Amino acid sequence: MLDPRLIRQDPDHVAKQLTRRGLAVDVDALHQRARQVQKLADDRANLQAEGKKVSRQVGQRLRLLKEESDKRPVVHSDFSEPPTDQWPQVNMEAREESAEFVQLQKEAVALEAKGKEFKQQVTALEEKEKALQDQLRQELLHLPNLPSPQCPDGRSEADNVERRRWGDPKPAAPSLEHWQLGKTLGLFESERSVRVAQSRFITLLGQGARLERALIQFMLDLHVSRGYTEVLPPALVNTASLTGSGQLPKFAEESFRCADDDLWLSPTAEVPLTALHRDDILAAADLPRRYVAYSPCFRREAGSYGRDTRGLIRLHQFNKVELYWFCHPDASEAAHEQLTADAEAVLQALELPYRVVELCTADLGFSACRTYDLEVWLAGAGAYREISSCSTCGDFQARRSSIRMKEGKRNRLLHTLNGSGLAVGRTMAALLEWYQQPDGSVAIPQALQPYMGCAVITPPSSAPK
RNA sequence: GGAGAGGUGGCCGAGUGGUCGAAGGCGCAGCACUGGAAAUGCUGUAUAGGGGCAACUCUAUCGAGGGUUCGAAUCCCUCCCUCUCCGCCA
Repeated sequence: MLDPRLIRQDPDHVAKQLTRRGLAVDVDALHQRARQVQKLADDRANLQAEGKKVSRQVGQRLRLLKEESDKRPVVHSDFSEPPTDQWPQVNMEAREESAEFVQLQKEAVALEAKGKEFKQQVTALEEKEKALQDQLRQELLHLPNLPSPQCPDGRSEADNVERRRWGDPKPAAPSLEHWQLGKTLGLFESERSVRVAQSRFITLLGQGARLERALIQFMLDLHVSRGYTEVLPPALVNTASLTGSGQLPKFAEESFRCADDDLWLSPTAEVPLTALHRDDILAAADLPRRYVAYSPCFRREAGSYGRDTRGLIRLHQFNKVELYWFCHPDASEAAHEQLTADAEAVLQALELPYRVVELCTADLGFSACRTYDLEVWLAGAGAYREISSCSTCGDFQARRSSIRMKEGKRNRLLHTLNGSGLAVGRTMAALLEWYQQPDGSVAIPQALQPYMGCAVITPPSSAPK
């Protein structure tokens, strides 16, 4: 979420930055509304201060009345009703005993009436304020993050900028695609998975299932050895968590929702990891906090009909190992480079060629202010394909989720960063295509062999029984 | 799922209608004492928003949301969560 104060104080900057993203937003209306909300809040607070004084005066009068009545002896019984049923502690029988008593009584009644007036005025203002405040908040929740100054300008993904390459991309010798290899090697079941669930779901079998598990464990071990704390988060998350990381309210149609509960299938571990520290105030000495989480991810992939229908590239459910940083605002730029390097380390260890592409303003995700995509070389398809997206979100998610750090006496929103390290299914696809051999088998890169328990995957027919 | 108990500041824990944002303790920070430390004493120690150069000040917040009242941590309603017992279950 953008800072309401920024919108109040520098609407031109906000408008300019949103324009870089290719968005036409009526920032002026937002600006007006934000100022109006503030004005209402100020007026209301002043009125409340007055009302509070009156209430205290009522209390004071009642206390005096009680003291006065306690002093007086009861001279006669008078069963007339007290002015309000709030006064039972006052001995009404004594009220005719003194002029001060009568005077105090009058004052108390008058003050009560005055307080009632304040209350009505405050209530009226509060209603207006709340309505406007809610409206403003909803509008802000729909606005994406502002791009970083370093983020290259662009009008479409064609304007993304390649930053560097690693390895030597070359077509595979037999240039089968991973889904063909998967079929001949018996690694997964596409057609039968439709029976089980739907299209875009996959069932891994035998060596395929083993390879997926090996990759997950390999990635986790690698990142833990580089200083990350391993997390296994819930796969279901609530609405507040999805709102906190930016998936809601705008992208509801992208997630699977549970009908009977306030729960959704998490589209990425970024969601539960952000939510892990929602409303927390972390000690500066604890930063950066770096987490690595394996989680299954669920996405509806709405609007992608017909694209990537075969194999492991685009599924409703896939596995991902996610990297996540909570860090000091001044350190987030360096953190972004480090996080990206950590994701790259997986591809380097597996010796898979890739390139790093920086997304332009038009292609930036909702919560991000700057993003590097890692694109792995798919040797069978002969193309680079996104396998990781490493983003810095500035304080955007921290503000939505209220995650702060202590800086001296003050609290300050911290910065969050996330990146895949890596998408496991796509890693398997790249690996199968890159390491396929003329005899139909697939070699296992050295780093993975201890996890896989073998050096090569062979077709079932030629495998020893 | 059924029955009961309970949610107060970093933690423990008082507080059942009137200067209560909240006693006391612990913890933490600063100062004093000390050769240094322990112990001790003093002072300070929530969050958000607004105003002020600042000292400071105003408003809101005692699980959340409503209600009663001039005034609610305290009374009423709804919801959420935690704990104990029973049932079920991996």
